Amino acid sequence: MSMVCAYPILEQPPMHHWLIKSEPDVFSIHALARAKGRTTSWEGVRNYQARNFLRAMQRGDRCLFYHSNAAPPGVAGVVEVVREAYPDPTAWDRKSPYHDPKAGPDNPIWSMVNVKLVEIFAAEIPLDTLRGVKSLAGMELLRRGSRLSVQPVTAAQFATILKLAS
DNA sequence: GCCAACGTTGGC
DNA sequence: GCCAACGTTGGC
Repeated sequence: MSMVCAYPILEQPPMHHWLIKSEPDVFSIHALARAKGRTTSWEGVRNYQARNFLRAMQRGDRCLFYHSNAAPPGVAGVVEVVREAYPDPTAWDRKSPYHDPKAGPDNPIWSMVNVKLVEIFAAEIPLDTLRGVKSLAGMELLRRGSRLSVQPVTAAQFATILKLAS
């Protein structure tokens, strides 16, 4: 007799999708592949809007890993949120490039999540390619002057980019 | 290296 | 609360 789940899981929180940027010279998706557990803390976000998006992330959410300041810039793969937002201790580390004199253990100000590698695309999808895809026209990434390093992506945009990568 | 666009700071 | 000055981001 096979076990049938009588109560299919219908109450999962809605899955959200995101895009997170990293300069590959600082931390690339390949560095993530070499990291312990293929997992890293996503420290160093120092913009309030980006921080608030970090805080909205839920375990299991998927993020596009974007290489900024690269030649060419583009989406390099996918990661998954494995730990939800918690204080970013680099903010009160005087030796950290992300040091913020206003922050301290009693006033963390900044948050980070942990992400785990899901997939490195066989070929990065260059920014230029994304600009040519009509259905992605509304992406925050493509907006003129956009600099947000953590940004939401719609499920449709996410699916479109996965398809481009396949 | 350039520079446009943006966010933050701080004088007023 | 305004806004000029400044520092940063990130494409090119």
